[in-house]
Amino acid sequence: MNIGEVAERTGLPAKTIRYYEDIGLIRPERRANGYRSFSDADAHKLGFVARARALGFGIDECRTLLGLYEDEGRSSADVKAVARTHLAQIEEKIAQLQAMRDTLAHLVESCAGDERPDCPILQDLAPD
Amino acid sequence: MNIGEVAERTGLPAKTIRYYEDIGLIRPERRANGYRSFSDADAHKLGFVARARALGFGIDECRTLLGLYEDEGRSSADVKAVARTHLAQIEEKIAQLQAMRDTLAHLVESCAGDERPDCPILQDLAPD
DNA sequence: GATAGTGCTTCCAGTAACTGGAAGGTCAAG
DNA sequence: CTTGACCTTCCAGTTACTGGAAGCACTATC
Repeated sequence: MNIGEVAERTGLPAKTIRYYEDIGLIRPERRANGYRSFSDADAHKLGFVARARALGFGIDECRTLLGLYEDEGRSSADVKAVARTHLAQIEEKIAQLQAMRDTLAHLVESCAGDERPDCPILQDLAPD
Repeated sequence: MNIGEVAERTGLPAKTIRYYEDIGLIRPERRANGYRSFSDADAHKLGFVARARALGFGIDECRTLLGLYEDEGRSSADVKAVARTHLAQIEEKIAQLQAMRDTLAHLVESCAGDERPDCPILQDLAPD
């Protein structure tokens, strides 16, 4: 199938699919006219990557997961290790954002938000 | 003072400070030898930006906040609006990450993590 | 056969906010 | 006078795309 159909099936923009080919995630065939020709397996892999990306995995992690996915002799432990590492990163990111949110929410609440210039938000940002 | 001292005072890397000059956040003087000469006000502004960045504000938001900070005739409402918008973005991001985390945590838990190839994580990522 | 419209191709550039590194000038100390 | 720390500029790389331009391919219609 052509790139447009794969894009529709996977929900990925055609541009993104070309990019994934550029970086070697997939290697679709080419037709005589220069068009990419995607096999079902290619579409399948792209769908896999799309889901992994939606879970926040980076491209390199997707590459690793894809490799494990296609390796019949994999150990689930290897997959789990990748997922667990990623999970830990997400949890750290959440913690950082929550700290920001708490500070910000507090500041927003304490600001009058009127036409006067006095503002605890700016006071907090100002050093010393 | 020189860039090194400002870097130490603000906790910002010298590279970052030069970058902030590049994009017009600050405009330090220059000495005859070409070195940047930072005033206390410059250092103060950089500290302000450092804190705003630590709260997750983007560079453009920092620019806006810096403008409000230096505008004696500002309304706190304007500051509050910037902060509230940013707060909403953070909360959305947190929600996204929490959704990822929940899915991932579930998957990680359900994966045996042994030497066998069967893996619910890969099954979940695989389309259809 | 000409034309229009859609889909495909490549390539270049830009995004956010730095960061690393190279090549080289400046300054204070010994 | 040399060493070492500090400063300068410039170029490239990071992440994962995204937008746009120029141009070929295919299909349908007149």
